[in-house]
Amino acid sequence: MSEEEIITQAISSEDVPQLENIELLFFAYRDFVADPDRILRQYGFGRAHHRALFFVNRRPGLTVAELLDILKITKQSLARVLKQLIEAGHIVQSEGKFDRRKRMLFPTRQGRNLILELSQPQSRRINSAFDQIDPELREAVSDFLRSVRGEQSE
Amino acid sequence: MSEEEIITQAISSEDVPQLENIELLFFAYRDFVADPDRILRQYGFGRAHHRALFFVNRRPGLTVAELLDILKITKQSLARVLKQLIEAGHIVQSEGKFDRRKRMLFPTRQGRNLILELSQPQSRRINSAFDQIDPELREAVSDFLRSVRGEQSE
DNA sequence: AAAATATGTCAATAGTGCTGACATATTTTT
DNA sequence: AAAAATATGTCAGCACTATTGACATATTTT
Repeated sequence: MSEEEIITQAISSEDVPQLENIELLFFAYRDFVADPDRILRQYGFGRAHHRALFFVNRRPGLTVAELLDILKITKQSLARVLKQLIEAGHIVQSEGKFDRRKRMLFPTRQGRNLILELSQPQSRRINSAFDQIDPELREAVSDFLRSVRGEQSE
Repeated sequence: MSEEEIITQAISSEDVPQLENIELLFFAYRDFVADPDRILRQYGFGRAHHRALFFVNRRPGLTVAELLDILKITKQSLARVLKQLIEAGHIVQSEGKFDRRKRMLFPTRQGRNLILELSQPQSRRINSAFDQIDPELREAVSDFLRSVRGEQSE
C-alpha cells in the first residue's frame, strides 16, 4: 500500500479538454478583480460589496430576494454587506409599492459614483482586450461568456 | 448637507463602457467555479486547494515561490492549503536539484486523479460554450482572455 | 564570514461564505 | 377571521481564504 506514485509529466489537453482556456479564465478573472479590490480597500469594503452595489446600480429597485438570486449567496452573507452599504450611504431601501414586505434597493448618488469608480479599471481592461481582436469577432466573446454561464447543474 | 439623492435609473453602457461584458464575466465565473466547489467540499477542500493543485499538475516540479507568484497570494495563505494537500497525499515535495533551499512540488497519482475530476465540469462547460460559436471565432475568445490578463497596474 | 534567499511557522485579524433558528410584518389561502 | 405562506431581518456559531508582521532554519551567494 501507500503507493505514492509521483507524476512528473505535466497534465495536457488530452487529459483535460480546454485545459488552456480553463487556465486563461483563471488568470483573466484574477486580474479582472484585482484592480477594484485595491480601490475597495480604501473604502473598507470587499468584493462582496462590489457585487451587491453593481447589481443595485444595474437594476435599481430590485428586491433583496432578487439580489440573492443573482449573487447566489445566502441571506446572511448578503445582510452584512448590505447593511454596511446602507450605513455608508451608498444604497437606500424603500418599501415595495405593491407588496410592503418587500424592500426595493436603490443606489444613492454616492453609490452610483462608487460603482463608476470601481468599474473604470474593468472597462479599461476589457476595452484594451477587445482592441486586440478583430471587431467582427467581438460578439463571439460575449456569446461565449453568455453560454459559460448557465444551468448545467445549478 | 446629507443630500441623499436617490438614483432610479439603471446604469448604462454610456456610463460604463463594456458594462454588459463586465456583467457577463461575473456570471460566467460564478458558474464556472460552482461545479468544482461542490466536489471540493466532499474532500474537505476549498477553492484555494483547487487552484494550487491545478498549477502543480500543470507545471510539475514548480517551486513554492513560483506557485505564489502564479496565485498572487501570500506565503501564509498558500502554506495552509499546501500542507493539507500534502497530508492528504495529493502533492509531494522534493528538494530542488540545484538549489536545495527550494522545494519542488509534484502531484501524486491521487492528486492527478483529483484534478481530473475537478476539471471535468469545467471542460464540459467550456466545450459546450464553444459549441455555440463558429469554430473560426474560437481563437478570438482565447485571445481575449489572454489580454484581459495582464499588467495594467499589477 | 556576512548577506541574501527560499521556505516554514506563529499569532492575530478581516472578509465572505455557510447553517439553523427565530422574530416581525405582510400577504395569501382556507 | 384565522391559519399558512412569504419577505425580510437578525442571532449565534462555524469554515475557508486572505492579510500583516515577526521570527527561525537551511542554504547559497557575495
